Amino acid sequence: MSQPDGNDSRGPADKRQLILDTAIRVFAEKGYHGTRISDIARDAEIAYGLVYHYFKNKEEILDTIFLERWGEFIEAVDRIVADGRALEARLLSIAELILSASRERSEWVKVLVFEIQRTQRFSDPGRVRVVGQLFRQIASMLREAQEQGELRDDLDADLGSYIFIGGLDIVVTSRVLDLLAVEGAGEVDHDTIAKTVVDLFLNGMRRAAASGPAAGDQGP
Amino acid sequence: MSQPDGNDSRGPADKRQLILDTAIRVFAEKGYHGTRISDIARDAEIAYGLVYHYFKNKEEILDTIFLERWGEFIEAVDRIVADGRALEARLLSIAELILSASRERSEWVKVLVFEIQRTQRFSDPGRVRVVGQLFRQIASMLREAQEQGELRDDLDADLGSYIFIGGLDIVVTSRVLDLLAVEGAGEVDHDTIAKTVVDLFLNGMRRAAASGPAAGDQGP
Amino acid sequence: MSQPDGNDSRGPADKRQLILDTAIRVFAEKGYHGTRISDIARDAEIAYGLVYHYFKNKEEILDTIFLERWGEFIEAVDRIVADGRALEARLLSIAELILSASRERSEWVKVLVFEIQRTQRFSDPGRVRVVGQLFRQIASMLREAQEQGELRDDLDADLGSYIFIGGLDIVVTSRVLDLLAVEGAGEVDHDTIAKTVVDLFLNGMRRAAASGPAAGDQGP
Amino acid sequence: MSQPDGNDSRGPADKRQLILDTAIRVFAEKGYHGTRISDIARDAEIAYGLVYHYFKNKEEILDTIFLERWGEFIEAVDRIVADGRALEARLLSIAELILSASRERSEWVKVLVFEIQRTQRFSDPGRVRVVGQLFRQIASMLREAQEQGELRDDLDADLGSYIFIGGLDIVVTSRVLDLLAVEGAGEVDHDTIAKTVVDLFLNGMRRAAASGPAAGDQGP
DNA sequence: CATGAATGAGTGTTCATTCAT
DNA sequence: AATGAATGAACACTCATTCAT
Repeated sequence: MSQPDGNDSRGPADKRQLILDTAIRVFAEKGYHGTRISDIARDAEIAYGLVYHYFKNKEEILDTIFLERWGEFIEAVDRIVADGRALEARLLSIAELILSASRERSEWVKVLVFEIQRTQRFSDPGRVRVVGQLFRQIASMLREAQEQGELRDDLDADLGSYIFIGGLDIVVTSRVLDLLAVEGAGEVDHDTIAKTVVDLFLNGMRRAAASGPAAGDQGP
Repeated sequence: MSQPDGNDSRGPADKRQLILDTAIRVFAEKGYHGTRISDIARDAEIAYGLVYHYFKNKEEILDTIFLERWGEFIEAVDRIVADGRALEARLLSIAELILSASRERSEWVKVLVFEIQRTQRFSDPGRVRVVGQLFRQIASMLREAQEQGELRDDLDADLGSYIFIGGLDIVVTSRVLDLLAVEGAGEVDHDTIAKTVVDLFLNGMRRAAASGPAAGDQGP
Repeated sequence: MSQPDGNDSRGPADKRQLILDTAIRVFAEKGYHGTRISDIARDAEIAYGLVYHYFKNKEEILDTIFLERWGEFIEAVDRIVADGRALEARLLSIAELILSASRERSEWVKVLVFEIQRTQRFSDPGRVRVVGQLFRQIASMLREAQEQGELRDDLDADLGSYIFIGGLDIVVTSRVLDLLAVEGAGEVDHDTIAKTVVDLFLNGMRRAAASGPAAGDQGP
Repeated sequence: MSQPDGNDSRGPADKRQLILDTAIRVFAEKGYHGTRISDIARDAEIAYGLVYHYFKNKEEILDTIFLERWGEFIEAVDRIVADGRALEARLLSIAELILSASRERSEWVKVLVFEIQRTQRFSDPGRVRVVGQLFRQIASMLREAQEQGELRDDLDADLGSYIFIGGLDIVVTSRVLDLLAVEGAGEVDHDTIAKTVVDLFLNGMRRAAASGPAAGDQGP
């Protein structure tokens, strides 16, 4: 009753947050459809009906998780995009942000990756637009770099943003699915992955013909 | 027997296939959880119970779709990997295969993208392994190219395969989500996308420094 | 709370008991397999789903009826066995208990006789053991009487307990089946039956001959 | 195809009997409600639909089993009742018949004991009457013995028949339920059981008082 | 006779949501 | 704000029965 960080004894308004946190955990574990409201209530150690005091229905819980967490994420990306550093540094930061999110806050990433969009897939254009925001941020960053001659301008910036995010995304997904760990070398740490993705994105995989020591200084 | 493509009047053993085809369509439209067995039966114009004559339960329908369709897909990739052409040509073919599948057989790709793996997420290692097969094919192709000096060998081939597929995958997903169409230029045809992905993958996006006419001849 | 025996207006926790009472009635009437959960709900005038609030499934309702009612019964027999009276008096009491149960609480006896054990017949050794308890009670009472010279000790006490209970059991069953009423004399009251069973059990059916070498000529 | 006693290659009309025999086995194993027509068809190695050539429906299979087997049984009892031997010998024969049926043809006895009557319990007076036939046979035999002064006439013959059959019946049931085997002495052979039941029925369990060394010479 | 595909009504169970307290 | 009993629509799955061949 007095423990400051128990699930009990929170301030009255914290219950909402408690439900949200619990829901993320349970959704990550059982999936949205596999989660019953009672699961959330039991895990949060609150009464069944209380969930409905704070949320209209199950869907709204998912919506809220999505909006709040994705919003924080987009803001973080925004800060990176606008921080004035070189393109490569910013791409690297974004890659690291995405990958570290997948590790440190893996639970809501799972929920994001697996549950969001599926529920009412095409029915909520608002949600689709919010997701697209990430791509637009990257794309505009790329376009800017193209205009300054920093990047090839024969490749479409929008597509570029998709491919960049896509490369990261599948790494995240694979980790979630435990696909990546199959490699001989065991775990690959995510700093290395971030560097590789950005490197590959910027310098390509083809052996730099005659001159290109593009990634040479990075060594094996 | 007379109307070759009507749902009616098929040969007796075609019913199983009819159910499968219908299920793909309905799953694509409503999602796995949103689909009732009765939806499939009604759409296929067969009796409810017949579905259970051919499949143990709803899950088995999804499994079958996955196994059969993904199997065909993997075989097609296998043929490309082994066709003896240059790496770039093969990557291009694979990219085109993936992208065209997403257009021409978009329904089952939707089912693949949205429903598979997510249903019993981590519970079926067999399914995970089958999916991993695609990555292993690409990775071994890349590794071979690295050994022959065709590709940089300072980048991990496994990660490379993930990034390549990831770039394509998100494009596919985006199309399914109607995200890509948001661009000003409307639709981007998938040949261009395939070329861009492979180009970016092989040559990178960074403007070839001093000399780098890497993608120069491709110019707009 | 005001109408003490109406189905309505009970205290909140009585709902469980209400379901149980209703289930006994409906099972007795239609049999376990013939009873739908909706029948119970309708008869109890409660919502369908409430049944599942109190019981895991249909089978658990039957189990609960069995355990609770049979338990009460066994306790009553225990009290008689231990009450210190003469053997004959105790047997008579047990017979009367069994017979009166079949009349006054005929519904759950029907359920016991017809449904229990048969549902998952040999699968629940626990249930079998509980039923066996009745036989063991009687048998130990008989054995004790044999040791004290009150009963013949050339007859097996276990078998004796079976035969005693069996004689009563079939009378009960027959009444349930309305077999017994077929006699010319109409109904035989159960006091008479109890006396007859005990008499026959203790003294046999053979005319007590002059000196009673009744079974003497039967030799080994 | 040519094996004379395989399930295959029977004369065409034997199929009916094959279905019946199989049904007894499967009903005994899974119970009437737990048995699907397909179980019978698979076990009998015949086509699903063929069952419906020979029997109107599932119920009719059970009815047929009951009528045919019970009929044979009643005839056997009839022959014993009328064979002119002493009462005790006839009772012993009947007891042995019942007990050996429960051992040698235990499957249909199980079906009889557990399934018959339950299905449409009180709805078929015909079936009830056929079962009552056994009791009436015994009762008339007892009544005759009473009239000839062989048996006490202060006990009701009808009740006597119930008690006699009941004693045997519960032994049979107990064996089916594996209750009886719990005794220390392991299995009790059914000849002994038959003798004990008849002995108890005729002479009672009470130690023959003063004079009656009724069973005294029978010693342990 | 024989086959087994086809039918569809029936029902146990789940669970999101409401509501009285 | 908090509780958890109460509600009932929804749906997967079963299986006896029919029927075309």
